[in-house]
Amino acid sequence: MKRDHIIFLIGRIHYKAQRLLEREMKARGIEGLAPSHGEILGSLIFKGPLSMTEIARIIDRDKSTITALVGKLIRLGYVEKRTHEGDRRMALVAVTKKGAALKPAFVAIAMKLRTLSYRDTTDDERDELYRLLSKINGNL
Amino acid sequence: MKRDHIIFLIGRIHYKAQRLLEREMKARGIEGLAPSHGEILGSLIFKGPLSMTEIARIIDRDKSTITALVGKLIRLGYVEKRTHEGDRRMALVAVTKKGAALKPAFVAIAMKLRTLSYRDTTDDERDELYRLLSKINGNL
DNA sequence: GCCTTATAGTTTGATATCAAACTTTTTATG
DNA sequence: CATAAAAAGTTTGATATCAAACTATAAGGC
Repeated sequence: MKRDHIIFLIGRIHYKAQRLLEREMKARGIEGLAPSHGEILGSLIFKGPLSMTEIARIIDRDKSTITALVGKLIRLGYVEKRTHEGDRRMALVAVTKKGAALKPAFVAIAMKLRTLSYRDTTDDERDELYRLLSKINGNL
Repeated sequence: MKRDHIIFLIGRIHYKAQRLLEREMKARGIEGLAPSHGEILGSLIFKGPLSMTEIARIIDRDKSTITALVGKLIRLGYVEKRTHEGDRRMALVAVTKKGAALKPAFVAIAMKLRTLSYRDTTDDERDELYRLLSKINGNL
């Protein structure tokens, strides 16, 4: 079989998913944001306030990148940043009301991506795919 | 937005694979190149001369991005660009001797990535993973 | 043969991203 | 304690990337 190109396949899927996320956000009036901003907003909406380092770990970017991304989200009014009480090195980032209001849109977009990508697959196949991808992820 | 969605997993795998490629290229003296440059070089080495548009399609980037990437590869002496005879709009990009000399390194890196990511998986699992990912890719 | 449309590629401007150097605060160690 | 090491963020500089506007060539319709 042609299993040589799995990483290549993964690259293409990743790229397409990112494009879809951008389109869907735009279609819901969440304009001017890259998928990375969406990942941050989604993390904050569903997990609550996070430090810069935690965000960096979750979305897998350099912390200096997070500085820039969160800066933009602050300028747009979606999130706010406060100094952590107890450890003044840390900054805690949390969604504002405007940011929290995006939750339904994020749920809808996640659902759409999920439905679309999983079209014509059985539950067993989904489980197996997830299991195998987890293994690959652990191997790297 | 469930963070254990496969698209999220795929994003992480993609990211890790890119990092690994960068490290491995660097370790073999192919310095100052991003994975995208590696993708272009690999395509040219294994498929032969390609036009800018073909490269853009293969590595899934905007054509203006290809202009910049190929420009760097030219500056570094790995590839050269000629006007296509017959259709003077097109440019044909081909590896130089210096570029062709990278073939063994690319083969080794591809092998390493493959071996590492597929560790502890059976042939059947690999086939199944490839089949499922192809389906997802088609769905998007 | 023209003129319109399509195609190949580049240029320009903006943004995401990383890495390295740096600042500030906290923790560890002798 | 005092000082060194670690950790959290930011700044700076470089590069990859995209989108839109542009140039140049080719193809098609009348």
